[in-house]
Amino acid sequence: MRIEEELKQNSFRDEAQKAAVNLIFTGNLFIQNQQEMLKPFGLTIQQFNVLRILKGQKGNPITVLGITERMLDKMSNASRLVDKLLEKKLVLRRECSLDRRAVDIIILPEGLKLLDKIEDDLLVVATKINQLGQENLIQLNLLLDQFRSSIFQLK
Amino acid sequence: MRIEEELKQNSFRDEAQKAAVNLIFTGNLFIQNQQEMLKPFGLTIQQFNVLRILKGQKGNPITVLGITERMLDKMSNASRLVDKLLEKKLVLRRECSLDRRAVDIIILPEGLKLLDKIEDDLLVVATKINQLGQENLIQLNLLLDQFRSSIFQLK
DNA sequence: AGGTATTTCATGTAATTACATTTAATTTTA
DNA sequence: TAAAATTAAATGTAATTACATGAAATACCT
Repeated sequence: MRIEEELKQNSFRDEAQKAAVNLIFTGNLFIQNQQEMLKPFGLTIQQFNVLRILKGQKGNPITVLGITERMLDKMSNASRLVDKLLEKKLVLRRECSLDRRAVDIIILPEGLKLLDKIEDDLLVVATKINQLGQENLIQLNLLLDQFRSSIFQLK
Repeated sequence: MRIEEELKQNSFRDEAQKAAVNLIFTGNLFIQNQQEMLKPFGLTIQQFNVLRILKGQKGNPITVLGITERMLDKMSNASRLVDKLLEKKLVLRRECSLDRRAVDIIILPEGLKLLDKIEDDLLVVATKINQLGQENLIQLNLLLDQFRSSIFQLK
């Protein structure tokens, strides 16, 4: 279904405005979808992403700032997200030895186990997306990268 | 900057996962940007979108449900968003004559005036996005549409 | 070294969102 | 037509987010 039908809007000023609306709408829809998928596991999408970042560290600790730099939504509060993961006993928090302002976070085996359990559902989604075809996905990634640089160029 | 550099993540499992992450990240960044742009006008992006929907009605009333169907984020509460716009005296709310359960919302001249004031800033953004080129934008819209249908196909 | 600025994380708060429930009106069904 | 089901909007609430501020440690500067 084209974006015009999805939003019952039969015209956009130009292709740029349509792309902007389409980007936000499609992103929101996908986030909604992910959130739904994660609900049975008791994780929000933000918590899930933090867990994935920690897993990506392959056992090495990472500071709260390091997590923030890697998060998809820079606005959300990594400190409090880590709190939630601590409550669930999925991660460990300890003072950084090199810089006592910083705090090292490490994923616990329970956290890795939970990610593993989610992996199956994640693969289903990935399979669906892959139906777009490698070529198209590469193109989409390229266009999204270009979209960002067009928006955030100076001037 | 490619998504790998933006998120300091040097590899993704596959192009599909990268696209999913890229979509959410780019969408969030753009929302952030829009929010920043709207702040001086005292509107959130949600309120702004409702105003645009109302303007799109060209003087005809639209119900709260109609607004919801056209919103980019279906999760947010149109009823309360309209409340906020009422407080700012940008819209009018009145009982729908055809169905007394429903409520008609109409944009006021003040609302249209505010949208006009925002228009300039909006054009700047549109111009930047248009630098991607017509071809690329059409392609991006197509890919986003396809992304949605790939995700939400049954099974 | 001592003072200032900056960095890192935590926290207070007001607003917003997600989700469930309620109320009133309309539609469907028996 | 009366009862049941559904629909539209509003509202209660707990959790989350946005934003500002605070506290502690480190870096910078003269």
